[in-house]
Amino acid sequence: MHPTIKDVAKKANVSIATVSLAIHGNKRISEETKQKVMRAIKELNYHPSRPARGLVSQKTGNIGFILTENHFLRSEPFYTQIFLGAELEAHNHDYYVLLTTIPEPLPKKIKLPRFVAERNVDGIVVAGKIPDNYLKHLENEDIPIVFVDYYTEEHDCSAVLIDNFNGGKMAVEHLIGLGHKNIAFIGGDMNHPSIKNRFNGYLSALEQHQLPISPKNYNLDEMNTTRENGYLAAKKMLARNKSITAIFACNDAMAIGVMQYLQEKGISIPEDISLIGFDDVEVAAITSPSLTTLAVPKFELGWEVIRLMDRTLNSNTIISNQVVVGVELKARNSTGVVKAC
Amino acid sequence: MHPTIKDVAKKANVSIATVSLAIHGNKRISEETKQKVMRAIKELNYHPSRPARGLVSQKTGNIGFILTENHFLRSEPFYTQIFLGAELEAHNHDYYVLLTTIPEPLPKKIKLPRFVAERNVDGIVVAGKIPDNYLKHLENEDIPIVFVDYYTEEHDCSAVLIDNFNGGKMAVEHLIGLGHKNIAFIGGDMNHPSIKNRFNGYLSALEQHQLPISPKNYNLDEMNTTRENGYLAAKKMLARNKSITAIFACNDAMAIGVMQYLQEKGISIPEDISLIGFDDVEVAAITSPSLTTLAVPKFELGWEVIRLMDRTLNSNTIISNQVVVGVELKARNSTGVVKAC
DNA sequence: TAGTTTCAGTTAAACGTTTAATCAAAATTT
DNA sequence: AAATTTTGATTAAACGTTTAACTGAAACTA
Repeated sequence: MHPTIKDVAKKANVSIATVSLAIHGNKRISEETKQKVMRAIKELNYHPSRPARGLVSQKTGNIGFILTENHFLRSEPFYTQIFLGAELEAHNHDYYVLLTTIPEPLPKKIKLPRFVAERNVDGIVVAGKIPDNYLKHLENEDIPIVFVDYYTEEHDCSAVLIDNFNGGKMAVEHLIGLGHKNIAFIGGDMNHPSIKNRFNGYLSALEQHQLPISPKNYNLDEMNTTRENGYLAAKKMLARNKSITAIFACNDAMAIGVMQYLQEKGISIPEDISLIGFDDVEVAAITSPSLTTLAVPKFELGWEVIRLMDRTLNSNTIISNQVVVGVELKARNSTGVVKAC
Repeated sequence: MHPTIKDVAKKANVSIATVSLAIHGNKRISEETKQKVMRAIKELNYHPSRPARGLVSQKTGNIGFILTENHFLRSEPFYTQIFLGAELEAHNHDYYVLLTTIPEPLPKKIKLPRFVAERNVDGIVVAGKIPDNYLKHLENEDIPIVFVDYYTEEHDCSAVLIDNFNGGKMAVEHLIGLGHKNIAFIGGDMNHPSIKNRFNGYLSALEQHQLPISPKNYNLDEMNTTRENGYLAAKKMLARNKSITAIFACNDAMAIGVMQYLQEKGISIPEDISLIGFDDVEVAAITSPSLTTLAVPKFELGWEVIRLMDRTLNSNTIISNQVVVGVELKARNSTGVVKAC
């Protein structure tokens, strides 16, 4: 079996307390005995047991990572990329990440994640939107929570967020730069803060360039920002508004739905209508035409959330920080200069 | 704070031992007190602490997952998919997965993974090929190891493996079915068991169909099975052998290198030469022409390795099982019927 | 009825650490 | 030289469980 602190103590001819103190560099231990202890540790290749240490320190060295089953399993690896980024950075901070998913549909009797119930994590990362009542349950446990790509206004809390507002603005400014004046927004699930902010960026860009803002130019009433709903929204939009030359879809999924509708109707992209998305999902590069979009650095979101968690856990005062991660315009073939008419 | 077993004991008016025994369904506890205890547990919402329980049971409920940094970070998510599959299945078995990567290049003084040193895992999953001397170190610790997509012949050990042999055979039989008789194999890193078995499948298929087997038709001497080496190998192969009508590359990376070389030389695929790969990496579907290949179920490998680990941990006798996961032919556009000549 | 079993629980030790409280010896101060 | 402080270590309690050993009462057995 592995050596324990007792073995080290015996070998070094000191008490186990001395070993522990020596390990932690306590200055009441003389340099001489410290060396003796260290030698014994080396020889036995001793390492303190994490579970034992955790028992007394009430720290596990683990961070829980929660996301919905849907977010975990969906083919587009958005949240799994964040998770992998988190894994990577956790390693640098000597944490381990324990993953759990929230089942969907949520059972009536909500169960806490096992790692919370069993006190097996020091803090929790919540990735993406999760059901409100689930979040309530979590917040009852007094354990630090840090969000990534989501946040609630109710409690002010630490979060790593995408710069959705500026991303939305950049998208629209890209289109304006290409000469477009009649720019539509296609969105949905508008109480999702990310979408809301992208929309606000859209409004802000238009306003700043003194372009007309009209409700005719945006469609916000889909429930989910899915491909199918993008298709439907495009249909509605074009039914009531013929003069559009560009569309900003609130994410790539909807953008691809829009693309599908336009192509079915024989409207060519970008000649007739330019199209821009948001997220830079994997397929965005291989649709035809390839989709111009705002790339979200998913790995980086994962790093940042672990760093923020680390700061949260190591500051005795409760901090509430927002870290905002920028996005990058990926100009591809779905956007072009406005057609002369 | 969270309630402990003491709180439950006090509330139920019994000793903490009784609480523990009641939880574990020990029959020395009467139905009546068991109910009393359970009621107290419900009311307090008590859950045993994993670290505390782990201390005495010497079980952590965690499984370590090891792969090289390169395998973790490479853009093609082969091993990360296996990892995610493992995460998913771990959840079903009430394990958590702790991840660590092996740095490359390996430092001269090899350090054990932290989760092994700290006795924070019950078993270890090794994913993909890892350095031999690193593996030696691991095997010194008496902790169960289960491999996935790799194994060593030296110690016989439990492993979840891809059916490389039959996959290789299927690849070649697919080509034979299309009328090809002069089929090349392009490989490398031949002491990697997976590659070796794919090659053996190739040989077996040729033999079974009484087609000539000639060393002129295979190139095995690249060090790594990379895209660049696929390119080089194709060059060498075609320099010495003009009569080939089909190529089986040992994996998609090499296949894509082969594709690049052929296209540069104006050899059209599949009209002049058919090409088949192995793995079904993500780009395989979007090369042009799209690449026919053998799809490896990566998620499934992850599930299986956790199941095998679970069996290993719960059997008191040391088991050594091989689980072989089948592959599926994905016929795309890089293979076609042999041209009439 | 005395002796033995069974029942239903309790006591206490153990798991491997950390750390507050304590202590003996040495060094310093009066 | 006695009293005090400092030094360098030890002892013991604590963290939250599990479980072997024990116990007292009730229920059998001879």
